[in-house]
Amino acid sequence: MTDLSRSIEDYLKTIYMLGESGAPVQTSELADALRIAPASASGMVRRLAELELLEHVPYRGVMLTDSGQRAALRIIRRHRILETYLTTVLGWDWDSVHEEAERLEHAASERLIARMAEAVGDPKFDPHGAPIPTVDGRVERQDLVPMTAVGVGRWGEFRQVSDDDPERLRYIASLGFHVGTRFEVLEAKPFNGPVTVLRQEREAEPQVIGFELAQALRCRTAAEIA
Amino acid sequence: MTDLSRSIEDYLKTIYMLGESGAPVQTSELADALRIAPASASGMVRRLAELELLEHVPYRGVMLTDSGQRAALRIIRRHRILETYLTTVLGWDWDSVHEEAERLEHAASERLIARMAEAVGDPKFDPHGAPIPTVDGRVERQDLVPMTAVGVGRWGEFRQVSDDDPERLRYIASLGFHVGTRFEVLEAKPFNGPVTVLRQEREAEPQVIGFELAQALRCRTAAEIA
DNA sequence: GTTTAGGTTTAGTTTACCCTAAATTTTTCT
DNA sequence: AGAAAAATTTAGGGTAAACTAAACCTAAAC
Repeated sequence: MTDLSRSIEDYLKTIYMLGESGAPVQTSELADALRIAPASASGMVRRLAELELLEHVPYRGVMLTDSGQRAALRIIRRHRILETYLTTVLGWDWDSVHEEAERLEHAASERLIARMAEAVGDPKFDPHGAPIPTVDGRVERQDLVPMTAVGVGRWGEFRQVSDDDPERLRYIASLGFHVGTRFEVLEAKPFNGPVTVLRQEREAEPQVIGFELAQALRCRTAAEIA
Repeated sequence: MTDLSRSIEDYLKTIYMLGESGAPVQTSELADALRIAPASASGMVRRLAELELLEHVPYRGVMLTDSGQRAALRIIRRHRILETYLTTVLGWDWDSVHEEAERLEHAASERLIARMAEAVGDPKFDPHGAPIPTVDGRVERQDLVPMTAVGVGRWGEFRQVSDDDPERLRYIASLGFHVGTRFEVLEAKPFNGPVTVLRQEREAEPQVIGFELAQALRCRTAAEIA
């Protein structure tokens, strides 16, 4: 198992994350996510298929092979351990760790990651609530729904949000929301309107959250919590 | 000041270290140190000269410009801060940190390095005794001599050794030598023979150190210590 | 069932960085 | 000084990974 280039690692990681829903990943999705031209993605896909890291059905999409998935999960584990370490040990905010982890994930040795994981107590989730794959590639599955799907009058617990938009993360934190924050949905305006929620905290005031943002906030519902 | 590639960073760092004695650095030295063919070094030197990171006198050698030197010192600072952090905070041995730092030095952000430096208390020296350049590129100068030059009957203090040979580092540690260890030179065999030293520690026994190794151990002499 | 729009692939370039082999310059030796 | 040896550079080539432009599929629309 020879070392993979930084580019290849990025492709595999991205393909894994785009394909989590189970559907094959299209070239254009991949190109979008990696911010490269579709033709470039096409070329790399051919290489990755030759390396048997993925299977490619031309004009349809790609799916990772077992070995491709293992590689992808290794990178994702690194990324999330790094994020956790940076926040827990070095005191960084959750909005700034992604960028650093993006670069370090390719440079850090297996050993450093192991040592950092140990230092933060082998957590199951990163600072944004994303599950950290184990060394042998197991990923905790969670049943989460967008905040918009919790339902008026019900309550939920904010569990996860994507790590890649610092501004959004800062805004979420400024609302007093952190992984684990519980809330009740007071109102949801129709036609993809904003959601009004009340955090389950003393002296919390109702807050209005736009539909798009609310959709990005992945939550456990009351039923799941019970 | 646009970002430099990993290769360029390695060239600059290496040129700086080879040129510390003040002499221009020859293409072949550079090629040797970087483990590439001389022709490759020649080509890169042309590029670096175009970028005004160094000055090149064909068939003679190169010297870093101010901007090249600044860049080199930035990398060296990163490397040494990383080494210090890995030993101090993560408990790594001094023989294994070099390799990790070699890769991380190119990936770590200015900010991460600053934070790590802070975490280890802004030290002036790395675990091998090498001075850590400051953020603004100042380097502590030390007057050190090889252990072979301390002189029989005199004593000295082991202060620095190159960081890049894990086996040698492990052996030095196994002799009970660490940065700061004081010793007396009991004997030095002629014709580059071994040196016999006695560590200034209770119950220390005389130790015989081969000439080549003794030459790699950079020390302060008694005069300097006083 | 064509046509057309959109997504995908192929073809041909470019840049970075390495290589070997050949040519050239410098240094050393007689 | 002239020849041999050593170091350096130039020439030409390879691979990785990006690009643009053109060709090619697929699917939806008329």
